Amino acid sequence: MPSTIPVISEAESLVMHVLWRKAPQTSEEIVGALQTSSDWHEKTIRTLLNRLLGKGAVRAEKEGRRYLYSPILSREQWQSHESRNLLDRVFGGKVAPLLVHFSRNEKLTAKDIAELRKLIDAIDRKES
Amino acid sequence: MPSTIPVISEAESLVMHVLWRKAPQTSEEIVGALQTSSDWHEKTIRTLLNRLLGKGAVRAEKEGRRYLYSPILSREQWQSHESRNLLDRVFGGKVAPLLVHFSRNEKLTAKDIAELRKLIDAIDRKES
DNA sequence: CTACTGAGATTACATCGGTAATCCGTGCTC
DNA sequence: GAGCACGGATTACCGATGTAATCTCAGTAG
Repeated sequence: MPSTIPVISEAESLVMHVLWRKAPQTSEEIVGALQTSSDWHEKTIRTLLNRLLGKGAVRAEKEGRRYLYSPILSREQWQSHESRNLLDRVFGGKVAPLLVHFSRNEKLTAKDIAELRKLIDAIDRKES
Repeated sequence: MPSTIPVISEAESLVMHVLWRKAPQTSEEIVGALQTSSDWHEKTIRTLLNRLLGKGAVRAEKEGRRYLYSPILSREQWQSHESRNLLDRVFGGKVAPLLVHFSRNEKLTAKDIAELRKLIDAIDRKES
């Protein structure tokens, strides 16, 4: 857990996704994964990986003459951070308008709704 | 309603907020409002206003020798846009994880919860 | 008429992010 | 041993963004 959450750019986040799915990985694997899902040049991917290292979002351990890369920043931390950010920037920090927005504008599946209802009940019970 | 939603930077969004609260306004009013809530230089604020004009996010009508500025992009459009963005970038486009995240990690007031419950019921009824 | 002022237009400049290309060092290939 | 290949490090370049300063021109004050 990094004490300060580093800022991850959008391109960088795609690299993180690869590492969140599986870690550690060599740069070669990472490059491979991203080349099938994007049209980035190998050099580009290495640059992103390096920037992530610099930011402390990933860690590299020497394995022989190569490095093995692993995420330091977890996906959950990142999601939390980004969500907080949206909440503050766009909804003035208030949760309700955001939830209302999503409920209104995004089609929720029955499953989503059930899930949500369960959550609310849980919170509700805990709170009283 | 602009057909293409312009990208609003964070600094620019603060200018938009001033206009969303009240419009139209002269640049002087806008500058005044932002100088009390930020430490931006007047020049900075005018630059931002100009960039917003260039992006088509605000409109300026001549009033005598001055302009009166109004938003073209609505707050709701912008919120929608930014939310969609977060959803896609961070939660893989799926609403449920996002809602779960917010429900878990953000303290919801009783009012929030009530509001949410109402919404869910409404959606639920509509859907069946 | 003349100089000054204030709003808007233009220009500036550093940093970040997207997207690479180049450089460097060390094993592998003959 | 001489050169090549490959991973990693360094450097590059452009547009966007944050943050202004300068330029211009039309009124206003004398």
